[in-house]
Amino acid sequence: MANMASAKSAGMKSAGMKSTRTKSASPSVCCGSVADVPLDEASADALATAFAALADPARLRLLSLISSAEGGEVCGCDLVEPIGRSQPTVSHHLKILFEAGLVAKEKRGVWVWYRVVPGRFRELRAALA
Amino acid sequence: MANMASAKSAGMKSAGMKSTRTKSASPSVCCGSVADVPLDEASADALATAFAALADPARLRLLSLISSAEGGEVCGCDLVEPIGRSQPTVSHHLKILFEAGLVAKEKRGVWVWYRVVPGRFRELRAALA
DNA sequence: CCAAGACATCGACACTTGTCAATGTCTTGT
DNA sequence: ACAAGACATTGACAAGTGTCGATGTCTTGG
Repeated sequence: MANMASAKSAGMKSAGMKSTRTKSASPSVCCGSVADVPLDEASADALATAFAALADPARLRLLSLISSAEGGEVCGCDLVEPIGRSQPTVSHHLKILFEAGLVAKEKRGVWVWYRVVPGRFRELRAALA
Repeated sequence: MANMASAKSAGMKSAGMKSTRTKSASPSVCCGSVADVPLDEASADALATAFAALADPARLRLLSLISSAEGGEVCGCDLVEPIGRSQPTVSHHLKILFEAGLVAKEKRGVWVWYRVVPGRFRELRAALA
């Protein structure tokens, strides 16, 4: 019976003392990598939320449009047409990207200008180490 | 007038001839980064599907468990209890991870052993460039 | 051949998500 | 003050997703 398996699952439990204090990650993820052992539920939730923001074609294309814009920023008014969705839908997606910390926005007059947040992408890349 | 904006959205249209032939990416993503201009729909869909596989806490914890296992692989039988979900649910998640190319599996007798696919993670990290 | 155990599949259900039309809130030029 | 335009919010709906219990399919040891 090949079961170091059962044996293993029985004995391994003490390693649970993570430094849960990892910067407290206020709104979004911040730390915690897939390589962590074990990834605690809280970190997993935060990471999952972040990746969920990337799990939509429309949002990926928005990110692509924003990051490739000259000057590194784009007026929201220029994002609706290329995406091919309604204005409320684009607004919705931009909100999700913003709340995930993937983009920053700044209101200038009537317009809102968006730009990507490189540090956030670095974090997520690090989580895929 | 702050409107290079409207001007821009008006004039840019001819760029529509995508090279839809971008390697065809058979089962999963392969190419295409958020930094691509523009990210075509097909690449966006593929990338979104890949990130969707990462957009669940249970799956992230599975990846964490698998990648941190000694020898780099784990028997599926040891993944059910630590995740705290039913066996069918864990099986379901492993299937999604497998189909996303994030893990490989090998049947040995009654058991199935899982290991992560580093190259796949590299691809996704590259997409977040 | 049979019983046991590891996985997979199925059916069902609650919950989430992407989308749009309609409508609301600001800001600006007239 | 007003009309126009850029965004945001709301309400509704179809489609997708995570979860489980029940059941099916293999493989192995007896």
